[in-house]
Amino acid sequence: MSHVAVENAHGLDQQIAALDLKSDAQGGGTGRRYIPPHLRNKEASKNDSPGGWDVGRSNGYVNGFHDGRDNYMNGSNTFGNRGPVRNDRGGRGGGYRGRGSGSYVIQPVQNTGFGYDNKDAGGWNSSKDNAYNSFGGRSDRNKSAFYNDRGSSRGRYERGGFGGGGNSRWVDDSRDEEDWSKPLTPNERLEHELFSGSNTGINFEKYDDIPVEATGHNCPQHIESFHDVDMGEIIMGNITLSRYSRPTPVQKYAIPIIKTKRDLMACAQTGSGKTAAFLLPVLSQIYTDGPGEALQAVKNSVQENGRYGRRKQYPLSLVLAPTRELALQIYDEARKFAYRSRVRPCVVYGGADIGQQIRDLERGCHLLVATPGRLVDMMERGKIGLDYCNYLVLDEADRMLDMGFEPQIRRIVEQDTMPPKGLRQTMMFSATFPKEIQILARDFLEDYIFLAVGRVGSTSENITQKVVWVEESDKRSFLLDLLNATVIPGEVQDNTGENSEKPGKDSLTLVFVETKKGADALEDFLYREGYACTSIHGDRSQRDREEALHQFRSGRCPILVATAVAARGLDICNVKHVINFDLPSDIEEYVHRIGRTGRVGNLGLATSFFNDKNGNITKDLLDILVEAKQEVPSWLESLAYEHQHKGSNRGRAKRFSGGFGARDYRQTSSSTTNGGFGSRGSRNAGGNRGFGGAKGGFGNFYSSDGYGGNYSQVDWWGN
DNA sequence: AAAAAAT
Repeated sequence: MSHVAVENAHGLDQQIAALDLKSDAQGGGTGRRYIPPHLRNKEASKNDSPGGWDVGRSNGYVNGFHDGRDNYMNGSNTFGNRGPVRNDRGGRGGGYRGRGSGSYVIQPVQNTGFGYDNKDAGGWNSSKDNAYNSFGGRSDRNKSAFYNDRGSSRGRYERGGFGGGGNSRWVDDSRDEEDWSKPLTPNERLEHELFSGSNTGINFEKYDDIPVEATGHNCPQHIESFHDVDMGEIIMGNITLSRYSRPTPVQKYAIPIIKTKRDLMACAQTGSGKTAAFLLPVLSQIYTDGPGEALQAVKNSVQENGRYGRRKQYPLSLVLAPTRELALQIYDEARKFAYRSRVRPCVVYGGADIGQQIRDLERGCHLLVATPGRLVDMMERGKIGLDYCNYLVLDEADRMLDMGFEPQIRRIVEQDTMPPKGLRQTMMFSATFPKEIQILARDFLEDYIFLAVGRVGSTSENITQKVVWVEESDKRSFLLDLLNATVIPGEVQDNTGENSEKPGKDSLTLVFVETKKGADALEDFLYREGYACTSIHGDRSQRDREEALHQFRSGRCPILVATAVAARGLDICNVKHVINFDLPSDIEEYVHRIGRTGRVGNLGLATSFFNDKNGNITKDLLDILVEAKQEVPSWLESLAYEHQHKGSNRGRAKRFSGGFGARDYRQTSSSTTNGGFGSRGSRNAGGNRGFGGAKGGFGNFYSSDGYGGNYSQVDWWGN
């Protein structure tokens, strides 16, 4: 790197000069001026006047997305005046459904006016660089303060030659300026935007019953309160603003593990509070340690490539997620916990305009949430360097492997510039722990702690599970009956809207179907029947997917017809009823689906339509019902018995009839570096279904790998 | 006989 600068010293000099010029111009003729930290927010608010770029961007964000759907939609002819709100009809196959024009844009406002953004707005940045030159010892002091973890000054580049008057005021204050652990000035508007939403924190007494087991050597003690571990001023403030009162089980264990810089393999479902379980300690650590070498790397990138040239960002932390919506959801959480910090979270995923995402990255990116494909794309375009990424999180790891992301994940983690395991800290989350995940854990994790959190969804007695026999041809009319008649146990039916029979906005119903075509067809049907409904599946445009989700969340469309895309990870509160219009063929999928209800300690109802097409799930479904102490229809019991003794020899039989693969399991576990699940393995080997007895027990952690060895080679469809 | 994910 540095030799580039030397060779190109002249050009660089010019670029720096150009930078200064530009800054002066932007400063409105005020010249180079240092703005002390405590005044910067005011400075930013001044710029907030209508027409200022800051407000412009914010509005772009608000109106085009998240919170501003109201404005956007009211201004749109597509919606509004005709009864139930819905997306298009008509334009089937036309791709884009619903809205008229404009590309879909993500424009976060996080940290506007701070940190890297100041570079664009303030115009004092280059004099700061000069200060580095003028006060030689300065950079070394910085180094000791921030470069503590990965000590070497690898990749840093020393500039010399074009010094120039430093600014002693800047130097005096710069300690504050660079101290990432101190909260920045509050921003009321942003605070409201981030925290006014519903409380997604799960703080419910019932969750105390969920068993957690941590294994691995030197496992730190779990905490009982957020105050038991020092996460710093910023994090504690944001925990309060988020109205989190006490940690969930997975948080109690994961937070101290991550804070003590250990690698982690956690088996936990979404809905257990696991996003915060890794975001809180990771962000807290970043606030403590500061940007380290990444800061200089980004500066170098700017200088080497010019003010308007390529600017590569070096995130300190990366979170990979399987679906776009989940990535977005994690990003939204990250923005909360990054409030008043210098950390700027970004999100990249497919289906959205990449140019916008690149521009957003260029405003600074310290924590990146991504789906694998788009991230690889960004890396190949030179927009993202993982050289300084000291925290890696793989969320829903089993799901990512199911979706065939393994090559991309290995490309990101192993075949690029990311620090190797041991140097970086790696956290993997997965609902199950099949062999593929064990191998990934062995490859990506160093001396890790294994955390098993009891299932929150299915075995929670919060959810009443019903299975009803419905022939294919009767499904639609049965669904209508259900929608009209459903009374959630323990809940007062909220009757809003003109038709009092239909569920109100606080009572959301999620209807799962197996195919995308089926989702469209059912949505059409419900619409014709007069229901406010929408749908989400992989053939809809990204914008439509997010809009459908928003309409559902907000209660504008209290019925959402969905495929598997919505089964996992999505945290939608107020889902009172999950209906499996089509049962999935995989029990894990079932568990995930019904886990969309009964969240945050609420009561939930899950109704599944069962007929002779669902033979493959009979046995597993029965087990789940028994485990969760649910009523089991007698016909299901006898069917399960029949199915077990049918001795069919189809693909599934191959996959599932081999008995519990204790041998496979032990083999893999013993070859895994300190997996720490030895005892679990043997318990499973002996007891087949694992920890059956415990309330909310560990049930099926190993079920999907436990049978036979063909797990990922041949799937149920023979692909 | 499928869904999801970069284009």
